[in-house]
Amino acid sequence: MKLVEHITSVPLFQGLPREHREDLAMIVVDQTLKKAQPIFSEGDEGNGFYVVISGRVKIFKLSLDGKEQILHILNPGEPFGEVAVFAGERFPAHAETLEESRIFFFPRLAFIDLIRKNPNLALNMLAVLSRRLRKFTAMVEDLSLKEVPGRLAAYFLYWGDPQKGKKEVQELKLDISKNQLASLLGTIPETLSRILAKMTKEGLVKPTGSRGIQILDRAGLEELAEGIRRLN
Amino acid sequence: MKLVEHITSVPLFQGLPREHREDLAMIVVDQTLKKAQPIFSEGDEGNGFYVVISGRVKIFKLSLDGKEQILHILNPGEPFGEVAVFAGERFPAHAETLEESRIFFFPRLAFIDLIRKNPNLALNMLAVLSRRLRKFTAMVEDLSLKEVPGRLAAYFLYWGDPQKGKKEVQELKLDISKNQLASLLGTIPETLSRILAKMTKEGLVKPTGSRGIQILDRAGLEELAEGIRRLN
DNA sequence: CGTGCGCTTGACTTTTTTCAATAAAGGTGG
DNA sequence: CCACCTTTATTGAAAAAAGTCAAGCGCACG
Repeated sequence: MKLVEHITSVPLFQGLPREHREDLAMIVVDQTLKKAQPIFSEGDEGNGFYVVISGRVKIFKLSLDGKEQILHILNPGEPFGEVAVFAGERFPAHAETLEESRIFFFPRLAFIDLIRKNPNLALNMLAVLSRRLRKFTAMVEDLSLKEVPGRLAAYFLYWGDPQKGKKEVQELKLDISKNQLASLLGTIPETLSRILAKMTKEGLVKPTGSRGIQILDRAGLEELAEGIRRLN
Repeated sequence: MKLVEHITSVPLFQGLPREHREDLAMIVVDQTLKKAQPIFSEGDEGNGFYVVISGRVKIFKLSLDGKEQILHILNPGEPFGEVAVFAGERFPAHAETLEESRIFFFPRLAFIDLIRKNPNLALNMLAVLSRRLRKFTAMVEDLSLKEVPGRLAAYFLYWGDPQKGKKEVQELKLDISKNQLASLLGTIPETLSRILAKMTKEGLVKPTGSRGIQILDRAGLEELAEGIRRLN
């Protein structure tokens, strides 16, 4: 598969004329990283931004005593590190691969040039940032308004298929370790483990296999997420 | 003062040619609201975005039992509600004036049109969103990695003048009520009150007048914000 | 001059974290 | 394929942090 084709498949670049996609292909830096490799660190100068082509990447903050808070987990097609490009500052967090991953890097200046030439690219980028902002809004809300069981319930509901009939038992596969999930929810593995045990005891969910979770009582989870119900 | 002049003074619109600023003046809706008036509610359709011209506006989330988490407090010159414009969705939070305020509203379609014509406007907007994202990053970090004393210390340090010599006693005026500050820090007034009392007892700060705070020990606050020190 | 709101304080409860020990799972090299 | 070792997950008991409930103060504003 050629560079241009990969670029074409990135949502951020949807609707760009061929010519501009080829421009992008000219400036891109293609790199493949093993599992758990750092991509950049908080405070590094942001001379460009990245797009995940394959694999997975986590963006996270580190506290002084080494506790980490995961801000995002990025899947193929998603860009990261753009904030530094437009705010003209340094990266506000760390980035690291979760598994072997292929990453495209786009240098700042060349990219800004391209934006000037192509308003659609600008609008796409604005949409990406807006959606991310929206996700953060929800995250801040969760962190400060809900306790951990509510956040976990919200997480399950978010990843579960909302299509599936209310009643159906539904299975979902966590694509991250429980440690990472804890960090994503702003808590620690022990707390997560306890709460998951409680949810199981109350028949809301059922762990299956190594990373599987069956959602047994969607309505119950919704009550938890909204703070109506509480765990015993 | 004419509309165009107000528009010119908004950082988001810096560097726009006169012609485009006049276009903006053509589409703007100018409104003045009393204190504590709602501007929009979570879930409303986002048919445009706003800029604060004078006064102050808070953006906040509400939990079911009425507890509020303030996401931002916006001062004159700052835009809000843009996320809905570009993500093409509904407003993710509530907006309300904190005091009598003058607000400009820019309708979505006309604005998007203008962006297409003017890459600088797009880049400005990208910078605004990026900075906001960065602020949220810090907020999420604070909420999940620091306990309340750390967040409060960080707040004081942020608003205090970093120029002022390390040693100098420095006074700062809170421009929001303590209730609101609590909400901004993701906690409740009682907790804030207790922590402020502890900080005072330990000689880190000293309350003066109704909303004044003297910073007595900047280094001490920094240790708190970084989680090195703790309150007794 | 009273009512109400913002703020503070105390006693108590709940939630979460910490520390420590153990169990289970996963990957690696023999 | 198995033994071994590291990482990941679970559980208990105790401590700490934050939240709830309730009472009371003081100041602003009608």
